[in-house]
Amino acid sequence: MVDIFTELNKTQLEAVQHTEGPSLIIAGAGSGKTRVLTYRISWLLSNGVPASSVLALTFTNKAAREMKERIQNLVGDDRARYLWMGTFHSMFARILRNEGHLLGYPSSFTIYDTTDSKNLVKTIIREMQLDEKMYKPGEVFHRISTAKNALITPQAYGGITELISFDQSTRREKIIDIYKKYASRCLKAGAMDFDDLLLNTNILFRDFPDILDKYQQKFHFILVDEYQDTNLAQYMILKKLSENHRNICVVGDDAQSIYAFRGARIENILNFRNDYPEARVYKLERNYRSTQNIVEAANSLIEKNSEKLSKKVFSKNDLGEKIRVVHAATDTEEGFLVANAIFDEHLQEQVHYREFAILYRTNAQSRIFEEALRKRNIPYKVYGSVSFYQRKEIKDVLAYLRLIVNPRDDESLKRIINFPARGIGKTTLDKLEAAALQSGKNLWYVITHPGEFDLRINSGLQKRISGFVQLISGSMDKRNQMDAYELAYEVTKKAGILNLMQQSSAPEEISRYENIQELLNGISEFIAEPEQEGRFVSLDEYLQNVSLLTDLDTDTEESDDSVKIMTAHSAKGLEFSHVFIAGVEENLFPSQLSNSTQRELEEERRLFYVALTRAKKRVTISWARSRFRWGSTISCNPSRFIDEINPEFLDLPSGQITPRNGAFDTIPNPEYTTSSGSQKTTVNFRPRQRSRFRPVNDHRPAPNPHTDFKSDDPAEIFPGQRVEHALFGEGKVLHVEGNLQDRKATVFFKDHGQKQLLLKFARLKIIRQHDKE
DNA sequence: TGTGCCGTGATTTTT
DNA sequence: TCACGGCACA
Repeated sequence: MVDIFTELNKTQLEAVQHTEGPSLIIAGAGSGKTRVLTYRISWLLSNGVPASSVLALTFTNKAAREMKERIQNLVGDDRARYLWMGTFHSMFARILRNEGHLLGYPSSFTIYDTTDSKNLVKTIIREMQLDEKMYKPGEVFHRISTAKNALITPQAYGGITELISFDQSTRREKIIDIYKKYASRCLKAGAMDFDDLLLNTNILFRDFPDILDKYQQKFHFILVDEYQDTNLAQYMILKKLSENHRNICVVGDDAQSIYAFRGARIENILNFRNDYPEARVYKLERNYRSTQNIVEAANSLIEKNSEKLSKKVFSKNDLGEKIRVVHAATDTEEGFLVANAIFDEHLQEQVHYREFAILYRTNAQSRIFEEALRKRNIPYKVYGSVSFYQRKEIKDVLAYLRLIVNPRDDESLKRIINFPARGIGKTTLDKLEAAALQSGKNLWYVITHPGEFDLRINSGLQKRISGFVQLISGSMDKRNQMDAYELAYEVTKKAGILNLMQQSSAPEEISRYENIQELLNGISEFIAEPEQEGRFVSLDEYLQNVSLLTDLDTDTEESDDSVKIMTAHSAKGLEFSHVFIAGVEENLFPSQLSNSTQRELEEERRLFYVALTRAKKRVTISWARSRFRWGSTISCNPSRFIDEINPEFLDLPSGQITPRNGAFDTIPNPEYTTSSGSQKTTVNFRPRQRSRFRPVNDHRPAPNPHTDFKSDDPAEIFPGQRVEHALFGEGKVLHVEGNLQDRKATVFFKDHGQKQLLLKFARLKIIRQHDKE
C-alpha cells in the first residue's frame, strides 16, 4: 500500500485512521474527499477487515467505479472485489434480489425506470376514467415518488392529513387510490421502480428483524458518499444498518446539497451529531483544486446562506485571476462570446479543449452553445440530453429482454406486442388489457391462455398473437443455454428489429440501428468483462446490471479533447480548468420557479456555489440582456448571485454591472456583429447531429466502427463521386439537391441499392472524385 | 391500423 | 421555439 502518511494531510489522515465509531467528514469542494474515502477503505482492508463486511454507498455508478478502481490500485483486485460498493440503488437491489421473495417479488424482478412508471400511472388513470388534465401522469407519479421517499406506503398515505388535504385542495383526492393501484400493479408485474428499491428495503428491514439482523452483522463498516443528498428512505436504511456496530462514516458537504427538490434532506448531514452524539467530526477545509480567488469568491457567496455547518474553505494555490463577469446583448451573442473566448484561450494559452466547461441552469440553453461552438469548429460534448437508455429503440430492445426474463412485466409486453408492427393494434390490446384487469392476471397469462377468456378476437389476430407468444417463449426456453449476448442478438434478429432498420435509409433509422448495435456491443462487453472470469453470463444478470445505468456513467476518454456542456447539476463532482457559467440572470439562475421561498433560493445559491467551485483556474460568468424563451424575446437582468460575490474577487470592466458594459468587447470577435442581422446568421444554423454519448459503465462497448467513421463535409458531396457510407458501404452519388442545410443526395450502393440521404445526417466519405469503373 | 395536423405547455433529476 | 400527445382521417 502507498504510504498514507505522505499522501494525506493531517485531517485527512485522522479521518482515514478513524476506524471504530461514527464519523462525519465535512468535505469542502475540492478537498480530496474521494481520496479520503478510498484510503479509508484501503486502510480497513489492509488492517484485516474482510472486504465483504464493508458497505460503501455512492449516488452514481461513476463515483463507485472510480473509487473501486482506486482501491484496487491500492490494495489489489482480489481484495477489492468483494466490497459491497456501489450506488444505494444497486446495493439495495442486490439485497432485494436475495430477500425480496419475502415481500412477494421474484428474484429476477424488473426495475421500472421513470418512463415505465409514468406509463403505468397513465394506464391506471385511464382505467379509473379520471381526467388526464387534472391528473397529469407526471405530477401524480411525482406525488407517489415523494411519498415513497418519505417512507409513506399506500396504506399510510390516507393517514397523513397534510397529503390528503393537499390533494383535496388541488381537487385530486383520487391520488391515494392511484397510488394503491400503482403499488399493487407493480407487485403483480414483479417490478419495482427506483423508489421501491429504497422503500422495500425499509419494509424488509421493518418486517423481518432476522433479515435486518443478518445485514447488521454483516456490515461492520458503512461508508456513505455525498451524505447531504440522502433522502429519508436512505437515511432510515443507514440508521438501521449501522445500529449495531455504529461504524458509520459519512462524507458530504452541506454547501453542495442541490437535490432537495428530489427529496434529499440537507438536515441529515446537519443533524448527524444528534443521531450519533459520539461521532467524531473531521473538517476538510483545504481546497486543492481552485485558486484562492475562486475559493474566496465562492465563500463570499455561500455566506449568504443561513442553513449551514460552519467551515472555512481555503486554498493555498496561486491567488489566480479574478472572476470575469461579461454580458451580451442577446443569448445568441452570449453563445458567440463564449465560443470565441474558448477559441482564443485554446489558441493563445495552449489550453486543451477538454479543460473547458460551459455550465448553465437549464438544458434548453445548450443549443445556443452547440451552434456557436460548431460554427467555430470547436469539438464539444453535450451531457444530459436524451439518455441512451431512454431512446425508443433501446427501450424496445430492452423490453424484449425484460419480458423474456420476467413475463409478468406488463409494461414491457405492451411496449413490444406490436413492435415491430405485427397487426396487433390498440383495439386488440384494449381487449387483452380488459381481460387481464377483470381476471387479475397478467397480460402474458392472457395471451398464453386465450381459451380462458372471452376475447372476441378473430382467428387472424389470434394467429398473430400466438406468433408473438412463440417468439418470446422460444427465447425463454433458451435462457440457460444461451448467454446474454447470444440471446439478445437472436431476439433482436428474430423479432425483425434489425431487419426493419437495415431496410430504411431514413437518417433516424440509421441512427437507431447504430444505437442498437451499440447496445449489443455493450452486452457483449459485459459478458466478456474480467470480473465475470469467463463464466456463463445469463440475460438475467445483464438486465439486473443495466437497469440502474444512466449514460452519465460514461467515462470521459482521455483522448477525448472536447469542450463539455452541461447543467450545473450534472457538473457536480467534476472539475475543469476553465469554467463558463452562462445565463446568470434573474429568473434563470436562480430559476424563477425556485426563488419564492428562502429554502429554494438557498438551494439555487448552493447550485451556483457548485458551479463556481468546479473551476481550477478561471471562471467566467456571463449573462445576456435579452433572451429568446418560449417563442418570444424577454429582457433579463443580471443575477443577484453576481452581486452577492464580494466584488473584490470580480473583474467587472467598469466597476459595476449595467447593461451598457461591453465587457467582452476586449475579446477579438470577427464573426460577430451587433447589428440586428446578427441573429439571422445563426438562426439557420442547425446542429448536424446531437453529439452522442456512448453507454458505458464498468463495461465499455467495443469501439463502434461507425463512430470512428470519418466523413466529409456535406458541401463537398457532388454527383459522380464514389463515396462510402458507414452502413451501406460503397456507392456512387447520382444526384444532389437542396441548399446547404437540407442537401439531399441520391446514392446508388452496390450492396443496398439506391438510397436518398439527408447529408446533414448521413455521413459520407468521398473515396474518389470521379467514379470510373 | 397507420399517418398527419393542431394545440398545449415547457426546471434542475445521481437512481 | 420546439416537442409531444390527442384526435381526425385514409
